[in-house]
Amino acid sequence: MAPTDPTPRPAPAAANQRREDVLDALGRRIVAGDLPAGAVLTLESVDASYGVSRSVSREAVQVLGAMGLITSRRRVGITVSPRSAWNVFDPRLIRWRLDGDERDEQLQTLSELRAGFEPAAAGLAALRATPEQAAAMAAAVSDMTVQARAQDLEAYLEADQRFHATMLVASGNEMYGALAGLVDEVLAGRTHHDLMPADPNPEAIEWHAEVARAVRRGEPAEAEAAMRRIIAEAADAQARMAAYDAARPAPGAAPDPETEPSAE
Amino acid sequence: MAPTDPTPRPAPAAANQRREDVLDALGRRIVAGDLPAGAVLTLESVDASYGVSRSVSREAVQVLGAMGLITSRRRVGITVSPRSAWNVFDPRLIRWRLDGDERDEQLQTLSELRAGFEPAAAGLAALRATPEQAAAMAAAVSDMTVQARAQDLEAYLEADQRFHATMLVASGNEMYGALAGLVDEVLAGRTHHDLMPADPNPEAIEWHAEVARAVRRGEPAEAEAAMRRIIAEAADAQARMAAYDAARPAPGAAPDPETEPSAE
DNA sequence: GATCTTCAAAGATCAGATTTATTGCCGTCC
DNA sequence: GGACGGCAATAAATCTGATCTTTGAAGATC
Repeated sequence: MAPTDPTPRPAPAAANQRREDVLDALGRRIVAGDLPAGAVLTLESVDASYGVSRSVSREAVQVLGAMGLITSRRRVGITVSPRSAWNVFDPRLIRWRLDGDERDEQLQTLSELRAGFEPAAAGLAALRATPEQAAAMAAAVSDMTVQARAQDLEAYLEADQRFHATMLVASGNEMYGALAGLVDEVLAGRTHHDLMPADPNPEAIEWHAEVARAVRRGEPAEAEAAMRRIIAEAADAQARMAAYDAARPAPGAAPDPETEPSAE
Repeated sequence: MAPTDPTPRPAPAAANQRREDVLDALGRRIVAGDLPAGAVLTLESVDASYGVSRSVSREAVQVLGAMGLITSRRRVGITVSPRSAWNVFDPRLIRWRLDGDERDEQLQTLSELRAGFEPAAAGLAALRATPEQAAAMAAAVSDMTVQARAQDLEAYLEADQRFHATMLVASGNEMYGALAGLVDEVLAGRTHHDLMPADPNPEAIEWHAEVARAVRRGEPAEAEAAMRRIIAEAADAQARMAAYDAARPAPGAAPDPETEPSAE
C-alpha cells in the first residue's frame, strides 16, 4: 500500500524492527514453499543470512514456532513443519498467504469459511445487537447504496466491510468478532481482483438492508436467511465475473485502458 | 540441578522448558484476569519473579505478543492488551481459557462457533470426501453405536470426536480442518461436565449416520441438514442436562456417591 | 502557559560463554 | 548378526554483561 509514500512519519509501529523483518522474511519463505516441510535450518544459518544476532533470530524462530510453522530440536536444528500443523487462523499467516502465490487459494478457503459462519453470526446478532449496533449496520447499508450509485467501488467496499464487521461484533461472540478481519480480506480481495461488477447488484444491497432490519427487530431466522442469500449471491457474482474475465486478457499485469470497455 | 527429582526419564517433551513455563504462567495469569488489560510489567520484573534470565523471559513475552495478549514499548514496559486484541483462535489461548475460570464461557463461545461452521463443513465434505474418509466416518458412527450401547461415555466421546474430525478434514478446507481441535474440546467438555446423558440419544447417532451416508453419496444438502440437526440436538440435550444438574447438588467438588441416582 | 531541552528508564540488540539434550557411531556382548 | 550401552560431536537452550535506541516526563526557557 502506498508504494511511493514519502512518509515523513517514522512509521506507526517500528518497534522491534529487526526481529519483525526476520520473522516476516522467514515466514514468507516458508509459506511460499521456498522452505518446504521438512527443510532444516540452523539458528546460525539464520542469523548469518540475515545479519542479525542470535537473540533476534532466536526470537523470530520462537514466534514461528508458536504459529506452528517450525519446530526446533536440539542437535537437529529448525525444521519446517507440515502445513497440517500450522495455525491457519493466525492473522499474520493469513496475510503472508494472501500476499504470496497462494492468494487465490487462500481467498477461496476464506470464502468457504465465511459462507459457513456469517449466517450463524447474523442470527446471533439479531438476538444480541445493541440498538447502536443495529443503527450502525443500517448506516453502513445506506452508505453502500450511495456509493454503489456513485460507482465508487472503494468507498462501497469500505461500507460493506463496516457492515460485516459491525454484524460480527454484534453477534456477541468474540470469536465471530475476531473473524471480521478475515471477511475484510475476502471482500477486499473480491473488489481488487476484478471479481466485482462495476455497479454492485442492487439485490445484494437490499439483502444487506434485510439483515440490518432483521437484526434491529430481533428476528434471527430472517437475519440468517438474508445473510445466506448475500453469500450465495457473492459466490454467484464471483463465478460470473471470473468467467467474464477469463474470456478477456488477464487484467493483472498491465491493464491496458484501451481494452477496458466502460465500467471502471 | 535436579534437587529432589528422581525421574528417570526427562519427560517426553521438555524442549524449551523454562520458556514454556514462563509463557504458560504469564499467559494463564493474563487470561485469568490476574493481570488485567492495561497492567504493566517490566521484563526485569518477569525474569526476577520467575527466576530466569532475560533471554527466557524475553522470548516468552515475544510469543505472548504474537498472540496479541501484550504489547511491549520502550520506556514503558510490557502492557497487557484488551481482550479485543487477542488472537482468540490460538490453540494455546483456548486451552488456557478452558483450564481457567472462564471455562464455561469459552465452551459456550466455541459451541456457538461450531453451530455456525460444522453444517457448512459437512456440505463441503459431501462434495469432496474421499471414499476412505467416508468409510472412516461410517466406522466412527458404528463405534458410537457400540459404545452407546455399552454406556461407555469415554469411548463414545472418542468415536464422536473421530467422526467430527474426519468430517472436517474431509471438507477439503484446511481452515475447517484446523477447527477439529476446537470441536474436540466442545465434545469433551460436554461429556466431562455432566452435560451429557448417560446413554446418548439414539436419534443423535442416527443423524450422524445420516451425515456419513450423505457424504458417501455426495449429497451436500442432506449432509448439511443432518449436521444441523446434530447441533440442535446437542444444544437441546445440553440445556436439559443443565436444568437437571441445576436441580441437584453440584457434582463439581465432592461427588457424594449417595446422591448419585443410577446413571454414571 | 506553551514549547523546547535534557535526562533517565526500559526495551532492543549484540556478543561470548556455558549448559544440556540428542543423535549417530562404534565397540562390546549375547 | 543384531541388540544394548557408552562416547563424542552438535546444535539448541540458557545465562550474562554490555551497549544502543527510543521515548515519556521532568525541568528549563521564553
